[in-house]
Amino acid sequence: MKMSKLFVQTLREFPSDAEVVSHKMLGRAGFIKKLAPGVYTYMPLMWRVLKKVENIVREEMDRAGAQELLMPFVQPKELWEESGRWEVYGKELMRLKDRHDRDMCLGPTHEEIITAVTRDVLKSYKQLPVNLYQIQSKFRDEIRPRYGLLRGREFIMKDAYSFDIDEAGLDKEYQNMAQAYKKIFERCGLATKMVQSDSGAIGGSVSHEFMVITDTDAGENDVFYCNECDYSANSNHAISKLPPATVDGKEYFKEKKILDTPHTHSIEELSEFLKIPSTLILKSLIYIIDKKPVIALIRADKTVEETKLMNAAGGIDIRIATAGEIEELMQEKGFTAEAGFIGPNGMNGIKIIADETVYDMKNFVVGINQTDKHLVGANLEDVLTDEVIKADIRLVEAGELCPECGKPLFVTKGIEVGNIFKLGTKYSKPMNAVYTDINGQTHPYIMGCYGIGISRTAAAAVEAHHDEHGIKWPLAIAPYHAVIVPVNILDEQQMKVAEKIYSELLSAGVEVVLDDRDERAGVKFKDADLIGFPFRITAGKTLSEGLVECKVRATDEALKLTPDEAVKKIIDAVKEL
RNA sequence: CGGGAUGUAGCGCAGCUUGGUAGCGUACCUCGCUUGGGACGAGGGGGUCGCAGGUUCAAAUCCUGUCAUCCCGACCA
Repeated sequence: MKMSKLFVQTLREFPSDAEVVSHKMLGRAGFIKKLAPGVYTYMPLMWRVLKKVENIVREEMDRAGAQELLMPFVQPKELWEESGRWEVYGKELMRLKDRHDRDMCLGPTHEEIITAVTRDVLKSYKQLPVNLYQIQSKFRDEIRPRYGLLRGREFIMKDAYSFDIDEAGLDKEYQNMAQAYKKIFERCGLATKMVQSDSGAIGGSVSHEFMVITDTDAGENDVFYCNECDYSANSNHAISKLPPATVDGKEYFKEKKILDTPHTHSIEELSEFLKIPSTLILKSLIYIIDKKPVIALIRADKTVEETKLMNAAGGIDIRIATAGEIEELMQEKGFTAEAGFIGPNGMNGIKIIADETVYDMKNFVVGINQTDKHLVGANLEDVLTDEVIKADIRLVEAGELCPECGKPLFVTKGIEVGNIFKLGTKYSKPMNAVYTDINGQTHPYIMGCYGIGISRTAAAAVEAHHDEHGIKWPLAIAPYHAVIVPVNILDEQQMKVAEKIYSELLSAGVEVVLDDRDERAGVKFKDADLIGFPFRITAGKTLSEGLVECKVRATDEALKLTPDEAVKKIIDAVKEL
């Protein structure tokens, strides 16, 4: 490819709306062009990168025994009603009507479709196991798309679905996929951590995420991990052992009584007013889960993890209650308390979920739904009834102890580039997708699903590999392997050498760009760095010694080589892929 | 959905307070000069100032509405 013909425009400045490195770099270097929030055109350079990521994914999936197919992007409502997700999925599901007023949606994921496809084909245990995958655009109408390709609304995803006759088969395939994923990300030049996670709206029991660890905002997930053993988990799923704490208030409270605690709206104010550690306060929070109020109880120095709470309540949507909703609920139950004085007592008919931390507490402080008052010296029997659900709904904090080995946990940010789920019969059962076993009995398939964000993986690679001058693409997914820069295109010798190297590389199958633009060297070097070609060969002043410069973008290493040596170096590097 | 901000040339921005012929940088075109880290000079093309109303002799500028985009928040009572 001649640079003069390459469809790309690099910018002198970063796009003003970009926040994170990958968005800034990909925008400035002309890889992507925004059409609408979270919707981008992949320009030729980007598309080359994406195709490379896709092909690595394809090769490893095929090698792992999966088969590629392609399912529709526009999907009918009926299938989503079968699985029950038409109601459940919420606004993230982009819905539309066709000309006959039929409800359709844009595919955010394909469990329904693949289940509908396989149930007509996979009838016998003899046909199982099967793993099917596709690579295509998905659409999820995110509340707030941002960070460029890291959280787009339209994005490219590889989604795979496995079908087995039993849990053992699923376990095996799950491991198989985990291995394939490890290989895929390694080949893409990305170091990933496989962490335990919540299975979210997709559903199912066990799941893991593949995280690219980053210390920037681009990592939207908190990952807790142990340095002593291999425990690691997304914050929405992490568990921990707690260090010892003061949880018995007998030194502070001789007896159970109601105390005036004026203006103690926050835990901080309350613990200061009573001169007690916050570990002696039982915090009561009101959430709205699937449109119904739920009370969450937790030791006040700890934070509720909403996903855990939602799961404990068996819900699929959660948010904290508004002041207005709290007031409404209080009125309904005959109280007048403001937020800050809420407690579980008298909340009949409301689902109450208590964190495990609550069960260790003695002689503690709790709200009793009266403004400016708290009950002190209280015990479990004063606040908990049989109805209360005990669950771990606590957000882990760094410094708490590893659930497996007891050593301190650390936290870091991660970009989720892949995930694997054990679905079990979550879709096969409601959608009546069954096979017949050796005894003639029918059973729902045991399913798994496995996703990789293709476009997000490419963006994550930029997050992981760049410097202040631009992108440092890993060779395996770079849009081109190399660029050749004749410093002055009017210099016949330089052009002759450059063109010779160009044609030799081309015929060896190297993807190479010849920067034949009538620009000064600085412009070409800046663009080469920005775009991130792994190798740059410069034909310039060193030609007087019969040498060219070969610069390695990843390391900034610059070698003076003969043209033949430079060609060989690049061909060898590409061969190793 | 709540809060804040911004919409002016492909990109980045000024002008708006105090209404009076739309500017700068970059990018693009032409010529000259230059050629190892985003040179320089001269000339040139490109904008219904987000959209719709209103006020006014006159609106990018003031008023009303609307649409869009970005950021923060959606949380620990």
